[in-house]
Amino acid sequence: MSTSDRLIEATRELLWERGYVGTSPKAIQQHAGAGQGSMYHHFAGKPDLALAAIRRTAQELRGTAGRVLDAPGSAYERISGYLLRERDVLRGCPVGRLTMDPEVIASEELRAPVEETIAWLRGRLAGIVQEGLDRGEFDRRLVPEDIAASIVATVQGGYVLARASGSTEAFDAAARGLLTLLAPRTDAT
Amino acid sequence: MSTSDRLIEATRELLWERGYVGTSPKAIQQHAGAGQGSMYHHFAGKPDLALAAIRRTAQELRGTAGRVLDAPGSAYERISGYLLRERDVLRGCPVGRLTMDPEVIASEELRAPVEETIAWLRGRLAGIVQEGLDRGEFDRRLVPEDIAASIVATVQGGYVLARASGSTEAFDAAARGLLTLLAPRTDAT
DNA sequence: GTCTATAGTCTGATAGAC
DNA sequence: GTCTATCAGACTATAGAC
Repeated sequence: MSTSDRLIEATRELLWERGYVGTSPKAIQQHAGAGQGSMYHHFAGKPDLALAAIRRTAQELRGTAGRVLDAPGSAYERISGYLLRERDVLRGCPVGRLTMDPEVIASEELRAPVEETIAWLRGRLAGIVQEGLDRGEFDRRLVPEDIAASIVATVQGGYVLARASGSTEAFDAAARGLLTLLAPRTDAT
Repeated sequence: MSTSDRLIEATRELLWERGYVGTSPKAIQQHAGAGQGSMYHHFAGKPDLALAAIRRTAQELRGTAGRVLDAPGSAYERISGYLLRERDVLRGCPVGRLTMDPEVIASEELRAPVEETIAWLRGRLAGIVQEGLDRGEFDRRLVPEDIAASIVATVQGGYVLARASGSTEAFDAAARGLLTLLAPRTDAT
């Protein structure tokens, strides 16, 4: 792995763990095993390096989520697969986490890949919900875009609950709750 | 307002805006209009001051949420009231936000009020869902604790979506989506 | 490409005068 | 109680040698 790659990977780790504000160039250099000069040779500074790291993380997330969402099965099964997929729950979402960083949100450039990733995810899920509606799988009243937002929010918020309690249990509970609400009706009351 | 109070209030604002890692004693002093000596006279240091600020914020949140949850009406109406209550959506949750702060999570003391507040909220909502079940308002299959986790997660995640897109629309979509799923059935398909 | 040197500013805190 | 002085170390970067 090249020095440039090691710097990006180290930045990805630190951004996930500590956010942009909490990540210093010095810490990045130490994690990457690179010197100061090396880092400033490859990147213009902390924002430039962070941008490269965020873009890579966003791309990776699209890949991972995309594979789960492209899986075969009913709409419910694919949503269930997304909600229940293996995650590093207590570490949170490496993309969503950045929305709580004031300097990421303040920067047009740094926020863009975050915004695009979340928008992409909402769009993909809305498409799946629509398919479910078309197949008569769901209650006709469901609005695909709204349900998609609820699904993504449940995941993002599940991380918050899990980290607050120090246990993954809360994430699982939130996912189960949403899936119960979404479950195809058997008309048994 | 006493100097001590002003220091706590300034810290609350900054913790909400920038998190613990992003908030420096100097910034707190400037916001509070207090000198260094003044701050260190009233508080042992940054962690001590942050603890006082977090406790006050947590208490306030319990008050605000409690009033909404105690409102009259059906279970669905009270949950709806909670989800749709006025919020400073783009600022996020002053308590939930702290879960993304590595130093808050690493500190037993700082995390405690965050954990307790979220746990309290989940408990209150679970109670309301249980009431709804008892009254036949909801599908019998709903598990109160799971639905409560989904509700809190939707709110916390709604903030993430809103901040990612720079608009409150996403929060509202997520809330609407969950309410549609939760809506008492009219048995119309 | 990588290294060391240097620099101005901020961080988080202590000491002691008023 | 509040203020100023002081401090060691970190932050973010630039300069220039190798």
